[in-house]
Amino acid sequence: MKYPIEIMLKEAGLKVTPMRVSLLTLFTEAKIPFTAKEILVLMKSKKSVVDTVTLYRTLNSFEERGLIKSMHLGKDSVSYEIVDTDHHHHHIVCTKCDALEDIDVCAFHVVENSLLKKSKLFTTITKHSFELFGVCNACAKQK
Amino acid sequence: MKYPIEIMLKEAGLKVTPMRVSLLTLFTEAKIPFTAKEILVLMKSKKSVVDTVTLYRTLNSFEERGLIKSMHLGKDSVSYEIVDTDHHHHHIVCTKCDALEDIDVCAFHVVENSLLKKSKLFTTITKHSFELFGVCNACAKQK
DNA sequence: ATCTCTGCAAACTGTTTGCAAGGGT
DNA sequence: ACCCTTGCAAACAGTTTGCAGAGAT
Repeated sequence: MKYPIEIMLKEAGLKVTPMRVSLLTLFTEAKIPFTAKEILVLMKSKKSVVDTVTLYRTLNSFEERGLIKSMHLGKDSVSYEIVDTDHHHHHIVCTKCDALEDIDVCAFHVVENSLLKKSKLFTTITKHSFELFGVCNACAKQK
Repeated sequence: MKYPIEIMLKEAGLKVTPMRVSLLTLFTEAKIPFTAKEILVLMKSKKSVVDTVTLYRTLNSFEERGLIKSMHLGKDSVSYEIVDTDHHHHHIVCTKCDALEDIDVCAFHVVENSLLKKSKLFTTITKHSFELFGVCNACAKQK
């Protein structure tokens, strides 16, 4: 019997290896964005095998095949999150404590049509970033 | 007599130096985003003095004081653009040729209120990213 | 005169490349 | 058996830090 993770990998045209299974499992279970560094720490704590280079290569191939997507969340490096086509969303990040909240409203889809009508150079948008930054209520109180 | 650029620098609490004047001039005249590397090339072609380290330090101090803002436009490094409070805008970037178009509609401001009502953790947003990526009509034709 | 800014060298972080060995199908 | 994937070393790009000298006010 095949587990969903293995099916996802195969459908993406990737061979099923322990490293890929544990990485994709991490992404599908957590459903939040991680940087490479964060993944390395997490996987070490789970005693999984992790090579930094392999991680970067795996992240790239996952992204190329649409399993995960990358975004800039104000950290020193790129964050990756599982792609869930049923729940397209964006994020608000606290610039003090990194607290993360999902946004269901996608501002892009709200303005997409009017925007493309006005555009002289573009007729299709393939990707968009929409990330918000602020100080969360908890951090604001601490002053 | 003081030129606007020098006034901008002084009001930002920065000393007026040739390097800062030429960098801020570049930003105010071009009104488009540049990466550090692009700035180095541009300034060399204008025979201006440019030290890489000084450029990075200057970019950081300009951003800290709100003269410029940073964004990720799909390049290998951060892009910086002059802050023009009267013309808040975002960008569509062609992933093939880097063609750039401004967007006047700010998706964030459209959804800001409804979004903050829903948020449990945040009451104020200090910064937001909203950048679009696609293939421009010219590149699409070339196939 | 003071304090900031600049320029050079060197360090550092995040990420990529080359290549040989290992593992999935 | 084949080809993809992994792991190591090493390279690389972008950016930051330390310090002494130059420059702005």
